Formats: sequence, structure tokens, C-alpha cells
Amino acid sequence: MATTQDTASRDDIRAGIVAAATQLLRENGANAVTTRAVAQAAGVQAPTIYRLFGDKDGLIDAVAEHVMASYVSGKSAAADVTAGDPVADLRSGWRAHVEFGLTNPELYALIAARGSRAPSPATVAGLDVLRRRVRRLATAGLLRVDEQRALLMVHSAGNGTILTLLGMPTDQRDLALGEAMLDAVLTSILATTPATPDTRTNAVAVTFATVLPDLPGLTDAERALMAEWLHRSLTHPTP
Amino acid sequence: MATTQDTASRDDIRAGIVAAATQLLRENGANAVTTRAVAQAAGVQAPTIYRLFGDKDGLIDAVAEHVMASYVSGKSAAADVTAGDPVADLRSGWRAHVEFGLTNPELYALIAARGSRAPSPATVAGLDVLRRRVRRLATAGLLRVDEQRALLMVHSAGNGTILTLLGMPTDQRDLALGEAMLDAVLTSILATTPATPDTRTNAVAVTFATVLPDLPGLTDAERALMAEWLHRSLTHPTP
DNA sequence: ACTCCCTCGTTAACAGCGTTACGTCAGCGA
DNA sequence: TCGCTGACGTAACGCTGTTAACGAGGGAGT
Repeated sequence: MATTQDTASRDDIRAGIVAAATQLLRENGANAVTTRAVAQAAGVQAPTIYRLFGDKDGLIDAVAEHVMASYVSGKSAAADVTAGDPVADLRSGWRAHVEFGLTNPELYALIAARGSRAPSPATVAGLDVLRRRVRRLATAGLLRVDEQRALLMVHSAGNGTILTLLGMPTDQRDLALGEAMLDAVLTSILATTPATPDTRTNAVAVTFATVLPDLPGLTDAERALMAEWLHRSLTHPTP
Repeated sequence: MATTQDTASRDDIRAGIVAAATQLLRENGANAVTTRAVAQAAGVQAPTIYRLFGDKDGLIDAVAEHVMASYVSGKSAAADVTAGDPVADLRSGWRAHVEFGLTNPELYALIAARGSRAPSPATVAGLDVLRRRVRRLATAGLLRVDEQRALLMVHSAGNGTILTLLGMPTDQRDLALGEAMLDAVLTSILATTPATPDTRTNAVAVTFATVLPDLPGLTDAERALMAEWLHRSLTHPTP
């Protein structure tokens, strides 16, 4: 048995394979992650992967866990202690989740969009931390709906938001969509409504935007500029 | 050119291949949809698929369009005329979407969860009908947020909800999750808030549910029964 | 110290996948 | 009737995930 002094211990080899697969996934997409390519990139033989991970899905799971671990350890790890405001904790967790999805598009699409197969360990781990955060809301008496319902709603909203953002070109992404979705869910979930913004002004503005293209007496440039400003005003996060 | 009297016209062959692929997808999962299997099931040779669909993705797209078309034609086609209440129309469209996703799990997971590839024609078609419905809300002065923002929110919520429901066992699905998510999004989107239910009662009940497992002096069966009743009460749709 | 056994790395192969090149034959236009 | 275009069927290519078989190497037992 390789004690410690081998050129590369079993864990080292494992880590090297995971690193190679991660790099391949990030730089060349999911289709480039093939057992042979990973083995060659890691400097091992193909069957080694099967001895260490059992399966290609096992490799993917290990990659997901590794990327998630290095991501959370790369963050400042603040506010993880259960000290702060439960709502603020959920918010920061949500932001981290969205940011993670946008930072690792290939990986996220790979693990979050499994058909009817069993969810990946990374997915259930993420669900667990989300469950803890929702649990804190419940024990604080802040929830208006069933705890399980709240969990599913936050999870669905987050997953859907990330997939929607990933599905559109980088420069067209509505980065405030995440905040808006979280606000929507929180408003329906929390007992204490977190202050909804004004209504009449925005409604009128939105209605006006729909008739803008038919407005006579304006140049196209003027109309485009007005549309852009309207969009910016309506998209602006209300403090 | 095959006029009409051939044993099978080009369109017939096409339809047969699509039907075979659809059946294979529904009955044996996405992995069973292989060019050879489809060709054999349809009674044609493998290259025929490439002559008619160009690609395996083309086949999948054709299957998606066919299933969607037969689904909407199978529905009673009610309320599609732009007559009714815009909000009610959005609701019925949402319900149809969720029902479609739950009825065709394999297909939905296949087309809704593409990584960074271009979205399928079926997806953009669905987005277009959703866009029209949201547009009607905007022109009626009912939107509180940007039209595009509203579109993305409804789409994200629907997609996330369906994927969440598909990811859990059939008998554990919270079928009211769809309604709850739509209500959440609508509350954040519409200028006219659609009546939020009571707050204090539910908040107390949810809090109580979290301490239920630690409640002394009760049998496990009693606790389980109480938990079930609480869950049902909190999950019950508020009229 | 020698031998045996057991574990591991390596090679090669298998079955299947998406996809395509090529010879052949039918049916249409001239 | 001749020529041609276009579809058909076969067979193959390169690739995938996965595994069986073989040979070498080192630790354990006597």
C-alpha cells in the first residue's frame, strides 16, 4: 500500500483527476469532459478513473463537490455563523448561489438540470444549507407559509433564475432579476412584508413604454433613448 | 417526386419518425432515443433521419414541436382568444405550462435544461406566447415593473417550479407549489395586489410546527398526526 | 532468503453512439 | 428512349463509456 512517500498518493491522484476534469469543463465545455481526455490531461490511464470514481457520474459529482468547496472557501466566509438577521442570511446565501451559478455555467447546467435521475450530492448539499436557512426563518416566527413550501419556493425561484440568466447572452443579462425574484418570494413567504414600492407611478410608466414605439413626431433615435431611460428607471433597484 | 400515392410520402415518413422518437422518449427515457433505435422503430434506415432532420438535435426539436402541438390541440383550446381578463389568461397559461411539464418529464428536461446552447424552437415559441400574455398586462396598465422584467420573472418561476417538481418523487410533489409561485410573482409584478392572506395565524402555526418534534408528553404517532394536519392546513389553498 | 500471493497499472478490446461516404437503383424530363 | 437527379441501403469512421485480461511489482509467511 502506498503509505505517504509515493510519487503521488491515492488522494493526490484523485485530486489531480478532479482538477483536470474541472479545467476541461470550464475551458472546453461539458462535451470535452470525456474519460479519455480527462485521463490524458491528468496523466493517468482511463481505467484509473473507474477505480477511483466508479463511474463517470461519480467523477462529475466529485468535480461538483470540489468546485463548490473551493468556491465557498474562496468567499470571505462571512455571515455563516448563525448570528445575523435570518432574512439577511437568506439574502446573502441567495446572492452567493446566483453568483456561483453564473460563475460556473457548464457545471451548473450539468448538475442542476438532471432529468429524473437522482440529484447530485452537490445539489442535496446546497438544498441542506438552504433548508437550514429557511428553518431559521421558521423558528423566528417569520414564515407565513409551510416551511417545506417556503423551501421549495426559494429553491425553485433560484434555480429558475439562474437557468434563465444562463440561457441569455452575457451582455443582455438582467442582473437585478435575482434580487427581484428573491423579493417576490420573500413577500409571499414572510410574515412581515418588506415594504413594496410605489405602484401608480411605475404602472403608468410601464404602460407608457408599450405605446412608445407608436408615438408620432419623434425620431427613432429619440424613441430608442426614451425606451432606454424608461427601462433603466424601471429596472433600477428601489432603495 | 413522390406525388401522393407513394406507400409513404415524405411527410408521412417524417411524421412516423417523429412519432417513433416520441414514443421511445416517453416510454424508455431520453437515453433510449438513439438514431438507430428511432430508425428501427420507425422502419427506416438511420441516414434517413439525417436527410429529413439534418441532425439529432433537429429530431429532438421536431419531437418537441410535435408534442407541444398535439398537447395544445388536445386541450379544449379555451380562453386563447384575447378576450378574457389578462391576469386570468396568464394564470391559465401558467397552469397549462406546468401541466405540460409534468406530463412530459423527459421531453421537458431535455429542452428546458440546455446548457449554453441556443434554445430550442419549442422554447422560443413558448416564450413568445408568454411574451404576448405579459404584453397584454402591460398595455392594460397592470404591470408595476418593466415588461421584460416581468417576462423573465414569470419564465424563471415557471421553469424553476417545473424542474423542482420533476426532481422529486411523484407522490411527494407539492402540487400547489405552482399556484404559490405564480401568486408570489404576480404580487411583485402587478400594480393591483391580489389580496394576501392572513399573516399572524399562519406565522404562529409555522413556528409551532418547528417546535412540534420536541414537544414532550406526546407519542410519536400523535406528533406525526399533528404535523400532518399542520402541513395540510398550511398547504391548503386559501380561497 | 526465498517463494507465494495479492494488488495495481497497462493494454487492448467490446458494444454502442452520432454521423457520413459511396455504390445502386428508381423515376422524371427531354 | 436516353440521361440525369435524387433517394435508398450498406458499410464504415471516429468517438464514447466501460471492462476483461494480462503482466509486473512488492509485502507476507515460512
